[in-house]
Amino acid sequence: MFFHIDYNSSQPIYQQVIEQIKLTIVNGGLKPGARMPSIRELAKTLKINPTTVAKIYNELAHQGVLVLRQGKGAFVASKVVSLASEEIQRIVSEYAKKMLVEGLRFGLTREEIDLIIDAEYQSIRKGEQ
Amino acid sequence: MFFHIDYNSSQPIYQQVIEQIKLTIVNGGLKPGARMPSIRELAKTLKINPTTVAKIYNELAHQGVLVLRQGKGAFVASKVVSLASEEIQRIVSEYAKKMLVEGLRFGLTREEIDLIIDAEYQSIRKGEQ
DNA sequence: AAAATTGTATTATACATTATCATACAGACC
DNA sequence: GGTCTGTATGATAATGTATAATACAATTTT
Repeated sequence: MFFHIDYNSSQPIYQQVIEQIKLTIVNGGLKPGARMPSIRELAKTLKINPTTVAKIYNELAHQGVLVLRQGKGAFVASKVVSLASEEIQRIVSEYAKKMLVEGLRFGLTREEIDLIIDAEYQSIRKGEQ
Repeated sequence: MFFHIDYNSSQPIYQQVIEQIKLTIVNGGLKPGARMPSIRELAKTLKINPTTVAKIYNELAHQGVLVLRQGKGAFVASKVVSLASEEIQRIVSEYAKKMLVEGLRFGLTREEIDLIIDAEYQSIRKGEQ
């Protein structure tokens, strides 16, 4: 599979892969119901330990992104997680806050930040078929 | 000073405080040139180790947010850090990406995400005098 | 039925990160 | 000189991250 690990990153491997799997799902590269590579297979491909992949899959299952079936495999969840809208708002707000604080501290205007968000949005969507 | 530490958070103390200091600067609660509490003083207030506060101040100095003067104290940098706009864009994009992926995976539209950003933006700015 | 493949679980090990604690040094100011 | 600053170091402990070796349980394949 198509994930890339940066060993110089301050982010741990498992977080990098979690993000990339979520991104691939969101941009359409992985469809709901699609089968993921098995734990051992992905571990081999990424040259990391199966225990680490198991941790990744478990965390994603806990977040409702994947569904794990013993003996069968790991699959992209077929429906979107439903949380209380306040909870979703809280999660997204947290990320928005960090983004805004970084942007503003560099002297960017709200509009300039919006342009960056737009570009990133297009970049995510362009992977979509 | 006015920072709050959540010991249940998965984020380490020093990261929490770094974020809160940046936020306070961005929302006008700390003006450029303003004097920060001394390392030992802030450590006492927050009931954390002075070494940890030193780490926080050093990291913020490294990011150009604070200026440290031995014997004098720590001060909010008087001018905004100047980086190449591509570098700034890269940093903000990274945060935007995480925000967008989270929002989209919960089925939010671009517009709904924008509303959340707006609310967060107002919330940051409302602290400003 | 047997073999192979899947997720699940445990234990041991090693290393890095985070945070505390104690102590000392060096610059600035009264 | 005394007291406030930031700076630096070394020791210690707890936690997080990742690897490795096994084994078990459920499912699919042969």
